[in-house]
Amino acid sequence: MQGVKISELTLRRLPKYRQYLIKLRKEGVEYTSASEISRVLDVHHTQVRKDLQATGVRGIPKVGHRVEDLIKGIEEFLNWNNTSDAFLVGVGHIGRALLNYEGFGRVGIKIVAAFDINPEITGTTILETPVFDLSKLIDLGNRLHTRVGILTTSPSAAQDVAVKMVEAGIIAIWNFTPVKLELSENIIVENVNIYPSLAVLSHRVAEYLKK
Amino acid sequence: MQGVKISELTLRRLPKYRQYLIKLRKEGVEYTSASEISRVLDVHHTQVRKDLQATGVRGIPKVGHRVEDLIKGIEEFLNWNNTSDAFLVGVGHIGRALLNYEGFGRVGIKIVAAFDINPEITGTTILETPVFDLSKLIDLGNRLHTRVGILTTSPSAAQDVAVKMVEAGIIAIWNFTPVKLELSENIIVENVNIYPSLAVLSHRVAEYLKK
DNA sequence: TAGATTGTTAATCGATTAACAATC
DNA sequence: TAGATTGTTAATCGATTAACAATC
Repeated sequence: MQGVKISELTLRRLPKYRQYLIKLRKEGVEYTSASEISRVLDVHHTQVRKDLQATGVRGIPKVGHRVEDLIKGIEEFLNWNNTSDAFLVGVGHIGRALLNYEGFGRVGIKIVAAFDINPEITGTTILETPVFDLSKLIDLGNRLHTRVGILTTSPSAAQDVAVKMVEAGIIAIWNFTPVKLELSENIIVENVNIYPSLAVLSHRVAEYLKK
Repeated sequence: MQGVKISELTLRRLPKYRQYLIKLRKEGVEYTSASEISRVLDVHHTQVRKDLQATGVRGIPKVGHRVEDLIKGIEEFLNWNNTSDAFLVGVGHIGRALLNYEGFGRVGIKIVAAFDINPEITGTTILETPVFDLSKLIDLGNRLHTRVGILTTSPSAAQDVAVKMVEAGIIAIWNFTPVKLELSENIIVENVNIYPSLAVLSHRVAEYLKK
């Protein structure tokens, strides 16, 4: 893996393998093979091998991979075994959905504080996470050295809040708003958007209806 | 466009162009060019041209494209100008977030009914959308000829509900659960998942911290 | 041993980018 | 006219798939 650039497409496929492997583990299966993963998930077997190799795991010819090692290998590669503290800004419906999601611990994310401007929400707690007024963001960020920001505000507030996040010391923003953030080059921005997926769905439905 | 296969990557980029064009329209801009879109959105200008051509719109050399025509062209191509009635099953946090989203009308989706099994929720209305008991799904689907299903249940219920959706006459499922649905080949399934995006984010953060 | 698997190298395929002619 | 743009064809690049040697 040293020096070899990991393609984003490979990174995006890894969680899918992990999910299937976790299902196998739950069923008590100890070993599996790239060929089997390939069959079940409809991914070409050579691609499964290449993707897994990117994470640095090694299999045993004729035997396959230990499920446990494979899960660990993927999680270590994605750094999901280390917890990153995160701030969430914007306690609307999406923000609330994320705050109530209990699975983040297993993927290396811990939301340590949420922020909003609505006085009816600030001061409350959502599933152990305290909600502060937005004005506390910069101070708290600098004190806690939080590096990840989850942006779930309204589109109109997104850019301003993103700038504040950066001032608070955040280096990576998981952006759930449809806004293209304009920030310094070295800030990591990862956008989550439902429209690309809807475009594919709509187009396929339209084709289906045409026939 | 006839006979030319549209790549999924092109489909997924179209909403991005549309969003920028809508911003231009709001600002009163009448004309734009592939070159300008390219600059602003950081997409290669040839790629913008190819993507737009896939939708069938034609520009005017030296002038560019009428913003209004471009928006219309993209929306017609994606069939977002026609409304598809949709059912939503699973009124948890994500389901609620989607039910409260007011922008679906503009992208061809109308959620006409929601379903859940929790008696505290069934019988209520969320932003005009009535919530029924899940047992009503098949009957209502057959009466209303609803074709799109939005799946926002718990993972454990996902497969069963998906099967019920198909029995109710649904041909396309927008799947917000992490479950790989096993359905007949001709059912359109489009998965929305935050993990691929988180994998990219985590990996980049890990690389950043290493330096 | 034969079969099943890994892992690597080569070939193919498709998407992106470059080059350029056409034009209002 | 010169410049800016569209739209097309060719070249490049990168991702996927095929072929195959190595091995427990």
